Amino acid sequence: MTTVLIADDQPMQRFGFRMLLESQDDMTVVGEAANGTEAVRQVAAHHPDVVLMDIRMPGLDGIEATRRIIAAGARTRVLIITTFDLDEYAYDGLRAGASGFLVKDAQPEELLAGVRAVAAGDAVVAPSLTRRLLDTYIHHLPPTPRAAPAPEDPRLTSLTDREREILTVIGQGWTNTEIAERLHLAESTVKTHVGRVLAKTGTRDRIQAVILAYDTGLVKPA
Amino acid sequence: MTTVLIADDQPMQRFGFRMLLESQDDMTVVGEAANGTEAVRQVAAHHPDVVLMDIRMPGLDGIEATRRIIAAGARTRVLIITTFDLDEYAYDGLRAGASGFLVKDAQPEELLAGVRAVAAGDAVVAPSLTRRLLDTYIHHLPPTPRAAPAPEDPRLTSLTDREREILTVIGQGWTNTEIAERLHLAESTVKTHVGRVLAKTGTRDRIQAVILAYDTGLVKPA
DNA sequence: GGCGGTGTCGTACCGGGGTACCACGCACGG
DNA sequence: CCGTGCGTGGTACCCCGGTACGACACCGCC
Repeated sequence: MTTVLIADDQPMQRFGFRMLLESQDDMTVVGEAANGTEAVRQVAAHHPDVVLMDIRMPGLDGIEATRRIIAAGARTRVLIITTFDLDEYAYDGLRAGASGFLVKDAQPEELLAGVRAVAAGDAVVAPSLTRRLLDTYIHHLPPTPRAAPAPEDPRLTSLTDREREILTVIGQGWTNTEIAERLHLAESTVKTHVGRVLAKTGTRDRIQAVILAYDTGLVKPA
Repeated sequence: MTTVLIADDQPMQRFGFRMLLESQDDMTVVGEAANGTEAVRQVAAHHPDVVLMDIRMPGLDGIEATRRIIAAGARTRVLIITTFDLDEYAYDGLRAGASGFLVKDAQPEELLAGVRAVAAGDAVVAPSLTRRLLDTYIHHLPPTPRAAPAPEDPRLTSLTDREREILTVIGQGWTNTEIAERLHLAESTVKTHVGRVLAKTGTRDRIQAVILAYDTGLVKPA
């Protein structure tokens, strides 16, 4: 039987978690806390297997509570649950010793799987954060023998010279009107070119085209 | 509709994956490959959204195939699936550019959720590996950007934390609607934030903001 | 207590961006 | 000589982005 403590400042949120967890016959909720201080106290009292920990709570927040729980050396695993998948405290939560990080809009099954995973000593991270985690850290690791200077990005090969020129100025932030003026074209012509560039590169709008221009090196940061 | 390519040297394994994926009405299998070379070729031919990539295959293995697919610059995401959750090649796979790493004994639902996550641009890592990943790396990593030891660009100093967050996602090409959804805000709120970011940074539209995000290093090229 | 900063949400308006569809001239190669 | 790709141009339409107003709640600080 996996024992769980719920730490969240919203009563309805706690209720929802409790209902979900209690519906499983291998889990039981041994306590609730509405702030970090209370969470730390409850962990010391009940030694749950897992704490569902919200980040934003009045007083002591979830991060600091996690840090104290881990520092206390308990066997308790902390699974951070937050509404904000871009919360920059996510890293801090994991560094504080949390075993996982999930967002509240996850499917109930995902949450349950997450609880079971951390209870078993594994760790879980929401896909949206995993992506950033990998992007941020993986590449700092030992040399990736990435060969080949790559002469031209394949996403650009289908473009004609004119279209590549258009993409370049799009990447420099020019509006259609500016492109028309500076390249001595009609605005309708510019629109035609831009439309074809977007179609060929598979980008949905000029914003994505700007990003593509930077990512492919067609335009370089100042 | 998410298009998937299956790369595995075991025919029965491919069959199982195909049955599972085809049972979903938002997925379709566009090809199969029994080795790395074939996988690279099939990706070039079909440009699938996702490749289910086994590591151990005769000839070109899954890691090297992943490296080549990513190096080719395709939009295709690679999701590595292996029997061995302790396979030390896992890191190499992620470093090679894979968007995820799952083990074959995962529940079918987990696999499907993983495919959908990577198709959406997110990333997934099996809980058993996530634990090792965090243990290995998180604790000795550079501080979060929020700590910002790096001298901040003066054009960004006037921004609040929230506004800087908004600028970051603008730089990643998100539309106002997407920002609202993923950050759980009303679109009107997003517009307010965006408007203030543009005013404070002196940029005329989000295009210029994207460029600023790249130029200041707030967003880095892929 | 009051006051400013921040974050949130709303309505209304307008212009530019993007698409769809079509058209014409030119250069090139089968 | 005619098809095809490319560059150029036009019209009509719709939607998103950006602005201009508001409004309210929370919080820290004077």
